[in-house]
Amino acid sequence: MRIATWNVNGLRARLDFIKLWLDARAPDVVGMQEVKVAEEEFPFDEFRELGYEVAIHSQKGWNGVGILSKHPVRVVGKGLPGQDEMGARLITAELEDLSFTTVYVPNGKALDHDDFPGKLAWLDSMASHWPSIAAPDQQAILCGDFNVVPEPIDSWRGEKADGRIFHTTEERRRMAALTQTGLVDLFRDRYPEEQRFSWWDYRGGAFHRGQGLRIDFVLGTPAVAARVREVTIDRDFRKKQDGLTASDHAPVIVDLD
DNA sequence: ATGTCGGAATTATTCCGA
Repeated sequence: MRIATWNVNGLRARLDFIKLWLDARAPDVVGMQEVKVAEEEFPFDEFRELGYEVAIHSQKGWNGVGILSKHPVRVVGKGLPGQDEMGARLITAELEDLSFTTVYVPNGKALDHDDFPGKLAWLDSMASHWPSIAAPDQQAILCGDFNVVPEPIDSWRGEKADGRIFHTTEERRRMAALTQTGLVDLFRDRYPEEQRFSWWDYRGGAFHRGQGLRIDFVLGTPAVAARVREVTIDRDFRKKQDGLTASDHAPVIVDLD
């Protein structure tokens, strides 16, 4: 079973690019973030024609998450308690025996911006709500764009970025709280020493300069971690394809036995 | 190089968010 997470940065603008990627990688399940499209304008048929069921929690213009699945999906949750004003950022579905949640964590904008404490509160809500989404002994996945760099190795600036937004102790402590509920960062578990990024700023030639961050994760319960065959950050699809512009995030792919 | 994108508001340009 091939699972992926991908911040597509605008599903309508990315549609042809996404189709190229689906054709090339043939994932079974994809968690998408920043679809940026109202639910009534979502191109469901484009994906159904490719054999994917679609589940979304979205809104006009900004944010929005969705799940593509070749297996039947049952939506069991959208959003976090008390966090609706932060936008459409979480959806949970059940696929056969797997609980699959994808999230788009608030960016926070800047340390002195009102959105930063909102980001921390959202992460607190995520961690406290997670046990009601999935039990520790269950097959469950929590994937998405977390907008947090967990460790210095996950930033192109290394320790020099400590304390900047995405790299603060407050954000890192909350990511750690999430993994301490029993979730495993599947990439880091498989590759303890590798520096691999999942996001590069569009500006300043950051991609070609190697100036990236690893902020997109597939977290899994131990029952899922035991099934991992491979974890790949699909860097090729951060590049232009057939003249089509890429998202600023690369997909992260996990192959399970 | 504060250097690029996507989308909204509003009508080809400016603003916002990332």
